[in-house]
Amino acid sequence: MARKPADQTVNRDEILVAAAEVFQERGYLGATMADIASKVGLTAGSLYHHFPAGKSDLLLAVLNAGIDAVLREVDAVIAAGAPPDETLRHLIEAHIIGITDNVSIGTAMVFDLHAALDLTDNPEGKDAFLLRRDEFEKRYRRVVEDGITAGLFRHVDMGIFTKALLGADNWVSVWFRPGGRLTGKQIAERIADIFLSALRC
Amino acid sequence: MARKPADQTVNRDEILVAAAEVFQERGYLGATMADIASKVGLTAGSLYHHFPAGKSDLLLAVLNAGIDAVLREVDAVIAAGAPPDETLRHLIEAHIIGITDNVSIGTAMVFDLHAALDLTDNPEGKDAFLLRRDEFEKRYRRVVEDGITAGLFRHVDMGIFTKALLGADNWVSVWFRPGGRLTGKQIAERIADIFLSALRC
DNA sequence: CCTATAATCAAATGAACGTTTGATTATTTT
DNA sequence: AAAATAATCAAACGTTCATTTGATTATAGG
Repeated sequence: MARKPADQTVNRDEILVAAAEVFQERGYLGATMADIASKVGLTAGSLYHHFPAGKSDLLLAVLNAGIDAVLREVDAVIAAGAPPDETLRHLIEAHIIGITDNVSIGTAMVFDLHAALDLTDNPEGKDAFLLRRDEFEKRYRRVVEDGITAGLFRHVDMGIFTKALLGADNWVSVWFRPGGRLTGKQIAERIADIFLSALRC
Repeated sequence: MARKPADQTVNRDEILVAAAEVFQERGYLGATMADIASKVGLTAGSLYHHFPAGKSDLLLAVLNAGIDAVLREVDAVIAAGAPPDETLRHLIEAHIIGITDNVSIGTAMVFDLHAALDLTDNPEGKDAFLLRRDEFEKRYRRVVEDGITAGLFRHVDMGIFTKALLGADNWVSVWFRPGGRLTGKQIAERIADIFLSALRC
C-alpha cells in the first residue's frame, strides 16, 4: 500500500463524475481521454491506472452508476406502497430530479447508445446495462397497469403511454440547464401533472 | 457538361439520404465518409465532388432537409385552419409520421446537436438550423395557446407542456423500428390521444 | 531508514479517418 | 472526332486520438 495522500490522488468516483460530464457534453466519441483526465488534474495515460480497460469501460461504469442510482430511488418509491397514482407521481419525480441533479443518470438515460455501445468491445457489459434499462421501463409500466386494474386510471395503450412518458422525462436532460426558470422538482411536478391528467378516467 | 449517365452517377439527394441513415445509426463522429460513400457505391474522396465543404456540410444539409420537410408539413396543417384541438392532433401526427418515415427528420430532431454542431466549422449554418428548430417549437406552442384562449384546453404550463410533448414525439425516433407492433400513424394517434386528454378541461 | 508499490507523468506507438491530389474515364458540346 | 469537363478512383497526407511503455515520485509498512 502506498500513495493515498490527499491532494495527489484521485479516486475512482471523481473520475466517474468527470467522465459523465464530458460524455454528456461531447458524446462518447467526442470525449477524449485527455478531456476527462484534465478535469481531475491528471494526464490521459494516468486514467488507465484506475480504469485499465480504457475508455469503453469508463463509459459502462458511468452508465451503470447512473442506472443504479435511478433504480435505487425508483425501488424505494415503489416499496413505499402508496396507491398507483401517488406512486406514479413520485416515480416521475425521482426520475426527473435524478436527471437534473446527477449527470450520470442523464447520460445513462438519453445516451446515444445505439452508436456508442456498439463500439464497446464489451458485449456482456453492454447487455447487462440494457437489461437494467428495460427493468427501469418495466417498473413504470407496472405502476400504470396497477392503476388501470385498480380503476384509478382510464384505459390507454400501455406500451405507447410508457414510451411517451419516458420520452418526456428523458427529454428533460436534453433541454434542462441549471439556473433556468424552474428547478428540477418543479419541472417534475408539472410533467407528472400532465401525465396523470392524461390518465384521468 | 458531362457524365450524367444512369448507373455511374449519383446525385446529391441520394447522398443525403445515405448520410442521414449513417448519421442516425452511428452519430456524427461515428459516421465515416467511407460509410456514407459505400452506401451509394462511391469512395470517400468522391463525396467531395458533391459536397466540397466535407462532412460537416453534409450534416448541415441533412439536418436542413429534415427540418424543412417537417416544417413544410406542419405549416400545411396550420394553414388548414381547423380548431386548435384538431390542429394539435394533426401536428402531432405530421411530426411523428415524419420521424418514422423520413430518416432525415428523425436525425434533425433528436440529433446529438450539443456535440456535433459545435464541431462544425460553420457557425452561421448551425445558427440558421437552430433557429428553424425553435420555429418548429413555436408552432406547437402557439396551437396550445390558441386552444387555451379558446377555452378548449385547460390551463397548463406552456413551456413544460410543449417540451414534454416534443420529448414524447422525438423519443419515437429512439425506439421506433419499422415492422413493429404499430405503424407510425398508429403511434401518432395514440400519442396525440394522450396529450389531448391531458388538456381536457 | 528501507523497500515495495500505488499513483503519476512524458513520450512513443499505431491505427483510424477527414481531406487533398493527380490521374482516369465517360459524356456532352461543338 | 476533338475539346472540355463532370464524375470518379487510388493513393498520399496530416492529424487526432486511445493506448502502451518505462521512468519517477511519494508514501505505507516493516
